[in-house]
Amino acid sequence: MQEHANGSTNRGAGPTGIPEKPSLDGLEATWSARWEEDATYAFDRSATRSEVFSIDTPPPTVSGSLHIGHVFSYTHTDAVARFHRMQGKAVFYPMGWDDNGLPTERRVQNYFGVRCDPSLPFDPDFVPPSQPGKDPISISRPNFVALCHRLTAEDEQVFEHLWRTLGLSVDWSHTYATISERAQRVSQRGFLRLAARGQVVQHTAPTLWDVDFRTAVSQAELEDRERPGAYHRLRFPRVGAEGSVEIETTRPELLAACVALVAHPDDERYQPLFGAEVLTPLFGVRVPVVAHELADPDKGSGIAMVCTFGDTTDVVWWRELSLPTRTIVGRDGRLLTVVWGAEGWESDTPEAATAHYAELAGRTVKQAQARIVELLTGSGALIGEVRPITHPVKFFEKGERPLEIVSSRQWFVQTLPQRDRLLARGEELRWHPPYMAHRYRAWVKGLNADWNISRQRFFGVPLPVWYPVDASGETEFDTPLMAGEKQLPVDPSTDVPEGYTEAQRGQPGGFVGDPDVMDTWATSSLTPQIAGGWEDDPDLFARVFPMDLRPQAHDIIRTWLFATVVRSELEHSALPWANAAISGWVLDPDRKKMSKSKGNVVTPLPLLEMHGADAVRYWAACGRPGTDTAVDEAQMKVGRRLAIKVLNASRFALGRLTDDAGTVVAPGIEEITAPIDRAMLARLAGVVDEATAAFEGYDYARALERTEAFFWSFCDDYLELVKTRAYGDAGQAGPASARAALALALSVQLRLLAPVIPFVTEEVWSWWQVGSIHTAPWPTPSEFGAAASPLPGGGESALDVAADLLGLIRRAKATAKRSMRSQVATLTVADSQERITALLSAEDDLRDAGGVLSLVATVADEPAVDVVLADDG
RNA sequence: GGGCGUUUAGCUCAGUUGGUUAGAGCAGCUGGCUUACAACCAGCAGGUCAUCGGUUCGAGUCCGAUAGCGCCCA
Repeated sequence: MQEHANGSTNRGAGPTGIPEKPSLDGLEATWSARWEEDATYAFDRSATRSEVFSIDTPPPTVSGSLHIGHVFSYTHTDAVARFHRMQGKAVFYPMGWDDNGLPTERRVQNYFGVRCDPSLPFDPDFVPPSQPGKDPISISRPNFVALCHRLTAEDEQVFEHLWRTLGLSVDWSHTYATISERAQRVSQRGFLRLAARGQVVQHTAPTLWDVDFRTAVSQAELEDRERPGAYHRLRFPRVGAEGSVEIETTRPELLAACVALVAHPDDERYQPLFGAEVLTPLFGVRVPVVAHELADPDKGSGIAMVCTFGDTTDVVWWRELSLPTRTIVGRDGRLLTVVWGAEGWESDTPEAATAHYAELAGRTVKQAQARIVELLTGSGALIGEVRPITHPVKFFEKGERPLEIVSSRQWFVQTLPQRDRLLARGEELRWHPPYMAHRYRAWVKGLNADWNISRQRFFGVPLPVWYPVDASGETEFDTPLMAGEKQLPVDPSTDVPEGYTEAQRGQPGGFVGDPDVMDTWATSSLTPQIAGGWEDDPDLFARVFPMDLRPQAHDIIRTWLFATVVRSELEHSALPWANAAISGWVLDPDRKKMSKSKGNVVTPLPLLEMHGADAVRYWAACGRPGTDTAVDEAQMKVGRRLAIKVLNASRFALGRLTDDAGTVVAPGIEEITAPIDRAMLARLAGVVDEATAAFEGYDYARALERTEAFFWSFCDDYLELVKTRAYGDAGQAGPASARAALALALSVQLRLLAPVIPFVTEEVWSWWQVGSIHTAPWPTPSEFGAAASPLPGGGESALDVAADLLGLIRRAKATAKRSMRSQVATLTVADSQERITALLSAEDDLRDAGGVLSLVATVADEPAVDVVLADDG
């Protein structure tokens, strides 16, 4: 256990005393620098696993836009981290930067006006233009990657400044980046381990493909978008029989890739045709009519054309019905050249097919569609008018054109066989809030493809694989050469597999490197391993893994959370963390989702500068776990008001505790004898219990709410009631009780508030305490001793009764439009024996606070209060 | 089409296992420079708890249906 600051200081300086005019200005700069200097948040790596609270921090995408949503969710995590630190845990709270992958590539392209062309050689003298030019400059991959590193380094500075201003209690010495050498080593090691166990395999398969990025994408990166389309009714003549079959398709441009027609097995209209053949229009290709349950009898004419590949259903039909492959869409989204009459492209009319297809080859699918509609109309195969519809089309979530499905060689992590284990892990994980488990469950149950981790991009972790080239120059993909773990990280485009020399690259009898990089999720799914030092620092790893907490937003449950569970299950047969705290989104002030395109993104730094970090954190901490929350500057102002109140109330309370030398001196808790003081502390002890339970359940918002409500009533009622007594002679019981109670209550409340408003609480703490409040012990009811226990015979709370009466006195004065300082001639109170007893125990305090000249208290069945104000003057 | 969440004061939201008269802040109104705080304080007013039905001695809370809003998946 770490030493707590109350007993031993981690800082030489003693209390600074109470300033004359306390202020919030400059607290962020002062204290963030001090925390850094004192290593206040340093992870104590001598702590054993049970003494550690470890957090798998989401690495923000540094090339993404900085917005208030980051502040929101990271504040939640920080509050929880601070709570556990004060509870005596060694908190492992690293920061990571996600700089790997497409977002960075795109930002670099736009920022510098460049484009990566891997065929170009490295130019050591390349300097990017100061302003991006009109046309992008083509540069080599090493030059491009260098620019990626350069820009992300700048972006990381901006983020770090934001996090420090916000007061995140991160141990910056454990910062990692997803493109760093260590992250690459961990990613590649993870890949090699999977490969050794046969859990990542390479095969040629239909692959979701973005034609603009020219890369494969995974199921998790898909999204549906509503797009206009049109049904085209096409007539297929029968082979060796009279008549024809009419199908409807939204993708007539894929007609040359048609490999079958398919109808539902129960569909009586088409049952006679099963097994028969038809001819594709224009191309004269014989294709069979087949049956499959996925054909929807109610859709179109009830019979569909199967192409390789128009959509994911085509893939299912192609696989389950063992249909041939005729690929016509290339990786650039244009139609490939085809030799009609060659093997696989047999046609009854090869000359006509060649002539027709010549009109299409080289065009984009969109252009090809327009042209083939003209051809089909001309040939009479297109029946009637096309019928426009709107339908969901699959897109890469970052893409601009519909995905195509191409057949390509890729590496797949085998997730489908693990489905049951992954579901069980989802049940084992503690979700906050619990209903978020549904998202995970639904996703795992709906998995229909293994996880494709190959990406045909440049700025990413290379696959640590080469392939032999045989004597005739053919690449032998089936016998990959895996890197050795000791070599890692490797770049197969510059490093050489064991037993080969660089001169053999690309030569017959030599080798070639796998040109692909890994999906970014293949790296980010290992953040617990990267941050925790898996294999590189086994001592650290044993102290932090599996981690306690994964905090993240709900939109990436299917990607980041899922992928991390997969990797941990396959590598460690364990959950990567015990708890997942899922935060909501930040909406713009009109409760609309923020997005760059809408131009409603709220940037955090101006808000932090205007309202102060504590105020912005307060707004964030008011957002319930998992609940979407609107940016609300009014709420930040409330937070700022709370912070100012903490300053003033603390100055006031401590002002009653200073000796002649200005040092704060509080009597011990055994001096707390006044019933009203004990009543206040009894309530505060209850708040401590509630706040502790709330934080233990990751509900920082409830903890704050309870603490804040107590604090305001403490200021409004208790402080007012005791302020006169507390000024009294220190040697007397009454004043001593008030002072001891004030000191304890203030100390406890500051500590309860510290996780949410760390700057102002640290500031006040420094006036009278030694060490940082953030390493002080979290309050417990036991530190109240007997002071929070009710006095013998005390049922009704003296504080409640006095506060009720003070409220009535204030109301009477306000109604009479009198100053709150005006006096009450007579206060007449009739109430139960209990409440009268409680009242009398606090009589002097109430008289002082309310300006009551005469109090008449009687026991009665019917409660009644009469306030007679004194005459003006 | 399936699933999840949500609907409480003009606004933003609390309301725990069902239990007195449904709370808070903001905004509004009325006062007050009270020896901590005017970037403040005190007081006042403001609600058919989305709608309908059910369980119960008792429902904002539990159950069912409907509607609106949001999100996820197909």
